[in-house]
Amino acid sequence: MHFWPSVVVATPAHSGVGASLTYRSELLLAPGTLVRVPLGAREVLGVVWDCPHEPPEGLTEARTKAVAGVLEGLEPLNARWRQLVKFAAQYYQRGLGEVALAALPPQLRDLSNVQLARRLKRRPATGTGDAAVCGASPDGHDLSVEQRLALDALADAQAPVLLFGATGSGKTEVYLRATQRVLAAQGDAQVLVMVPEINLTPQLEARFRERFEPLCGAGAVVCLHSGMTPAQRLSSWLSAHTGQARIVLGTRMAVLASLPGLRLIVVDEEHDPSYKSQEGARYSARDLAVYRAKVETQALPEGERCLVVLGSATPSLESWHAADQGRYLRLAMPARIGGGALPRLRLVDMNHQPKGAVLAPPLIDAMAERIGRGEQCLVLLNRRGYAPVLACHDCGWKSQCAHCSAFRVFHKLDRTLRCHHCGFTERVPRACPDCGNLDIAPVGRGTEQVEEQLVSLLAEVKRPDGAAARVARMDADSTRLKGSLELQLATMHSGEVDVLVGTQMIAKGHDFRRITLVASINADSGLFASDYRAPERLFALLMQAAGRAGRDAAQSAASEMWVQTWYPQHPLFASLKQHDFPAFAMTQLAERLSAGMPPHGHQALLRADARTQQAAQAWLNAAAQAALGLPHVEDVTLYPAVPLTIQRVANVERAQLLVEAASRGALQRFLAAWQPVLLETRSLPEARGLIRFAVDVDPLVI
DNA sequence: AGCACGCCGACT
DNA sequence: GTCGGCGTGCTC
Repeated sequence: MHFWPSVVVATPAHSGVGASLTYRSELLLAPGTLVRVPLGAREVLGVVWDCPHEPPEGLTEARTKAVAGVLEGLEPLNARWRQLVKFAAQYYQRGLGEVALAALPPQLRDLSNVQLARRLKRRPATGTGDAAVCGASPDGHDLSVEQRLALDALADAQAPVLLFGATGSGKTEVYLRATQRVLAAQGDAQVLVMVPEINLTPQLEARFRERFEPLCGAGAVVCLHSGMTPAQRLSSWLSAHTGQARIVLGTRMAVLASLPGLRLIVVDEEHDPSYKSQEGARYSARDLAVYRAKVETQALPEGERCLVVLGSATPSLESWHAADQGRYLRLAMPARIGGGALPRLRLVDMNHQPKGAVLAPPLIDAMAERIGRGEQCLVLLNRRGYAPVLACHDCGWKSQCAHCSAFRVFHKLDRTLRCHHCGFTERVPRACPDCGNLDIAPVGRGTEQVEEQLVSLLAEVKRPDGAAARVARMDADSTRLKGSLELQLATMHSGEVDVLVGTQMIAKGHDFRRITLVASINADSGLFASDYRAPERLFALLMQAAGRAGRDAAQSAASEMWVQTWYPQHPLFASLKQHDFPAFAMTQLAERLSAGMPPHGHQALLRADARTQQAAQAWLNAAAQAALGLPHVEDVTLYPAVPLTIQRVANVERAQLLVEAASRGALQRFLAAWQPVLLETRSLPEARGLIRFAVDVDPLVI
């Protein structure tokens, strides 16, 4: 007697292997069981999807291999998890196995049953029913009126909740209380909390541990993100899967963790583009969170549900629109805790500043005054390095990357030219490589240069204790080494540093108490970018940055957000000045409506990487040609292939083709029909030179 | 994706 | 004469 389990393994959709492979087994294997199976010359991890008594048509015993082994002691992945994975694979046009296996910790693959047993023994068995109920349900003590109202509304919410809370309005406390209520109600309930960046997990982890470890015991809070070691990830994943972990904090990958008791999902800073994966299966963790909550709720008894909360001070227009339509429940918390005001917006018209000034004199004066009072300043600039380009004034040579269609950035500190796309790094040449002229100079500015300028401009400025003002820089370069981020944050918190210069990483989440002035010095790039989402991102960035200032209510009245711009009359700034996100969202949504752009229309991209730009475009256009006879093609618009903004990276030419549809369903139906055709197109003569292709559904950048 | 098999250049 | 380059092709 044999069974014929169909198993999903980590083969990408374009590999030509169907959704699952059929093996033989002596045992009936429950769907969701983790198995080791032979695949070609190796043995891989797989997930049982189905286990029929009869082999599928056309498969004989000779053409199948036997399952090599079962990962013992692990509960099968449940039906809700499998449905989530299936949906994600379908919606984002990827292989089932690729999505399923990407959701599992890589170390699970090369763990023997003995090793696995040892790992599992260190934690209590699942389903014993003795999981601690985490304290009593919280009362509304110590909460603001808005927080209490939001929590009450959460308790009854039947739809996804959009928590529209100003920076400093106490969203985190709402998450904590909502978590506490869910955990208190059920001994096996679990909560998933997502943040956009790894950097933001430590401080959130600290708050959750402080609150819940006394109630639920050590090991109740675990993290799940790509910055962890393989062993840590395995440990966290097992904790989540066995139910021992009650709270999982993580980045977008955490949305696919196995959480058998899931009752609440929080997506903090839900507007953040980091939630959209940019390689592999390009899923949106925010959208999957909404879907996951729905699936979990459907499996629960009548009257119970898994709640999803999307929190932001500047929600994505997609979520805002969903709330406008009543699909999401919008809860607003406009006031800052302690009654503090949001900082006043100060626009600096760069047309009226000295020619060539990087930092306007009034801004420098304002910063000096703050430093003199013992307050801190934050200066935001979205460019790492000293200058984005190095150029020869004589012959026009520029620091072009040899492998990419981009300039290498001049890093003065280590005297290198670095390509931020492929990593190609060289020492700065002494003279122009083309004409030998010694007069090569930086063009434009980055964080290193602004730091340097601030040091000299503030050289005479004294702090209240008589010491000289201190400037520091924080960006991906200064925080590369392990622990240096924490170190830099600590010097900022202790007040050692008076002015912090950095990229957008300093605008996100960090709770600096003594900052009273925030300045953005090159905001204009977001005003006129060809990317239609640029204004949305700029508004979010500036609001978020402004939120860093005046978190101490006593100082908030005097706190300011300075923006240097050549276009002070731009309507975006009018909304920003009023801190009026709803007004901004309304105008943006109206513009999107008239252009049929998301969220009013739906998009997908077909991307191609090839040896030459011509090959990439030729294949894309052939793919569009091949789509013409397909069903549902009349419901979509296919645009001609175009090169990406940065068309060559690491000697690979990139092009893409936009697909638009009026509805999500129409787009999905067409893409499903197109997928097999795309695979066939690979063998066409037009596919010569094609390296790989991928479909990006709901792309963020087009 | 891996990992094989397969056919052409510089090394022991 | 072999080691190895990475171009096609398959994985139940």
